[in-house]
Amino acid sequence: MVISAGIGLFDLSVEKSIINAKKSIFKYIRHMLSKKTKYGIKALAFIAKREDRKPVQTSEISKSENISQKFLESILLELRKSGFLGSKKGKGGGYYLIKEPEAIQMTVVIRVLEGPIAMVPCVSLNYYEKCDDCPSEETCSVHSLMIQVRDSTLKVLGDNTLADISAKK
Amino acid sequence: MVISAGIGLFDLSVEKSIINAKKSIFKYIRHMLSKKTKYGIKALAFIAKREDRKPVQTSEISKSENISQKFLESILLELRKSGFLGSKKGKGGGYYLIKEPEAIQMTVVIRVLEGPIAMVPCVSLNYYEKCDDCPSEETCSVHSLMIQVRDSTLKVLGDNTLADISAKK
DNA sequence: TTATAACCTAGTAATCCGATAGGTTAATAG
DNA sequence: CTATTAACCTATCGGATTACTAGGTTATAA
Repeated sequence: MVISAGIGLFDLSVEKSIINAKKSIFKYIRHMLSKKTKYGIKALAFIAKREDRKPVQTSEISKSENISQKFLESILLELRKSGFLGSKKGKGGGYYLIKEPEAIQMTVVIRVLEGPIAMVPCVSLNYYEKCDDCPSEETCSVHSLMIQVRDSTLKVLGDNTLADISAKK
Repeated sequence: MVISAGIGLFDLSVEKSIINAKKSIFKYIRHMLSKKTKYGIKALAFIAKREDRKPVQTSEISKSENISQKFLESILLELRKSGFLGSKKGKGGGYYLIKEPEAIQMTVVIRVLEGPIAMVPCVSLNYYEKCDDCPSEETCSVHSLMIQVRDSTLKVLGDNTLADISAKK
């Protein structure tokens, strides 16, 4: 009866080889955090590291963190509009933090830059959307699993503030 | 000096309004779990719920779970090739589990269907890639945060097996 | 008045997702 | 032996997103 049984589930070396095959076939592996968000966090951390509250220029962050300046400009602009940063034009201008780094949770930063933290819309607190395919969320096998993932992720991101991740080393 | 101070960081109603604006502008919100993975998990759970080990047809799962049959076909095929399922052709054919549901961790399922669990390549255990922009991972502000997220997610997905998520209700 | 740096609008190549179309092969029932 | 069934295979596609780039305008300070 067993015609094509596939590969044994616990042969870890084979499992690894499947994963490696996937790696080589798809050049760009899909990851969850966009570069925009990554750059945004890095920029915020860079600004937070400054002892003085003097404005930091986009060009300085761009050079130091190896981020395309134009791209970074758009990100910092968004962070200003979202209430994380203040700005000043002209010479000596730049961006500066409005709030204390200790008061900025990473959940808030990521929600603004990236969007939802949940892996599926039906368990998202801020971006909730019903699944069209699911008749009921209670009987959905994916739902409760994704709630667990969401909560553990929220805990980590809520416990970490900008002060934590920009701690000087 | 403060010219454009943006919006207060702790005004939650305003924060919500930003999120809602984002919601309406982008019709399709990017979430982390693809439909392919979601459907794959649902299909595995559906098959696991069967008491007998008799093959389950794609068409039955497709109807019951509201999944496009052709799309589901390709997913089940991949699950067979990855060693989760066995298959049988012809009348009375279909897909069936090869291993006990208790022995199938969700980490393994998700890695095969979705790819990396980590949010950034530089903290991925199975799909590691160095960031081109980071000179050192130790001083990167994003790195340690993403390790924490990865580990908490791995814990949840490792603790849950197919048996757990397909428990009859 | 001139240099500076934020601000704004638009566009683009590459890529991925979620399917659909249309067939081939293998197993079973009659 | 034939018809039916259901897995298997290949190819293609529209729509959307990402990560930029181009080219300007506006406000500030020296």
